[in-house]
Amino acid sequence: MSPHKEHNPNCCCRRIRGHGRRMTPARHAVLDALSERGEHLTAEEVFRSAARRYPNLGLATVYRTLELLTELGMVSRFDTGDDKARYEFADPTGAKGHHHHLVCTSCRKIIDYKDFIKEETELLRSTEEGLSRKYGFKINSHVIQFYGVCRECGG
Amino acid sequence: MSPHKEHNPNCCCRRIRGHGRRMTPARHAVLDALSERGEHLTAEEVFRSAARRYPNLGLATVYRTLELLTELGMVSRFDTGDDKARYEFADPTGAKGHHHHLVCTSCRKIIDYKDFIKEETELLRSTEEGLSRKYGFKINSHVIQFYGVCRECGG
DNA sequence: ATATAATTGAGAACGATTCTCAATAACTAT
DNA sequence: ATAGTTATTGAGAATCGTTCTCAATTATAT
Repeated sequence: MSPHKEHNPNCCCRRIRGHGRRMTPARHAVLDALSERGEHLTAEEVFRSAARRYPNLGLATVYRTLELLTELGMVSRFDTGDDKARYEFADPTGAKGHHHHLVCTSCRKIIDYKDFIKEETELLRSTEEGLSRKYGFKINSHVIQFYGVCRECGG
Repeated sequence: MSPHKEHNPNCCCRRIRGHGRRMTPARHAVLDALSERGEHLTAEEVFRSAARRYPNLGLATVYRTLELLTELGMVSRFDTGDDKARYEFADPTGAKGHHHHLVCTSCRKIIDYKDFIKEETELLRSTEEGLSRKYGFKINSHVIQFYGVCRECGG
């Protein structure tokens, strides 16, 4: 009944409550949907999935919940060029791990790229550090996306 | 009268015509605006700037032109999380050079980051190559963005 | 100069997202 | 447990960036 537990056992609720917010069935349904359905989901997809469990759910609530989770750093939101925001759990240390995206500009397919090797990770880390120093920026997250044409589309 | 010349002398028009498209004052105005106003412009900003020179210009034409230029690879389009597409010349070899963006999630300021050193460039290149091989993806472009809080906003 | 097809401007239409508001329900202090 | 306070909700309207429609215009090849 709580498949999102696997993501951060009893952490989601706690983190939500910790900010003076309340835990509700609607939010639970959204968390479940995010957990079950995997990566790069649109709000609409989250809504359809979550509404199966909690039919009374409204689309606006899904948007509100996704916004809240994003603010709390539990979810990351990104664009892939098709004018729909995408959401997924932001769990760099979780089962899914930190990853980036390959976007096919032809069929819009998104492939998760998790093969960053040690040097790459290290480079990113030091780059972020350098940017931080040079521009006085406190960097919280980054987005790396590759655009191209996938095998099936003739890449 | 043709400030965008500096970007790729007599290249823009040629490239547009080369695809069976026509060179028009409206498109010229958009090219000029992109050239004058610099990086990460919204369609609205391009419109306002271009309309100063060519008052008859319509917003839809700006969108159409930006779409065309993007298709031709002359302009790159990207998002920074505020639900407005941004456009700028895509001239990795030009004066401005290839760069990435630092986005302040507080004041929405965008800082261009052009300090990729040789190793970084090399790493990106080999990463793209590896992705290409592994997934059969033909990679055409990539987006790297860092999100955080700028100095002025308390970074 | 002419013909042909691309391009245009204006406004309507679209779609993702946000807002409004009265009703509901989670949490807190009792 | 209970009641009170206040966040949250669902539904639909509203917003706003972007795209579409269409008749009029105009760049280009001949």
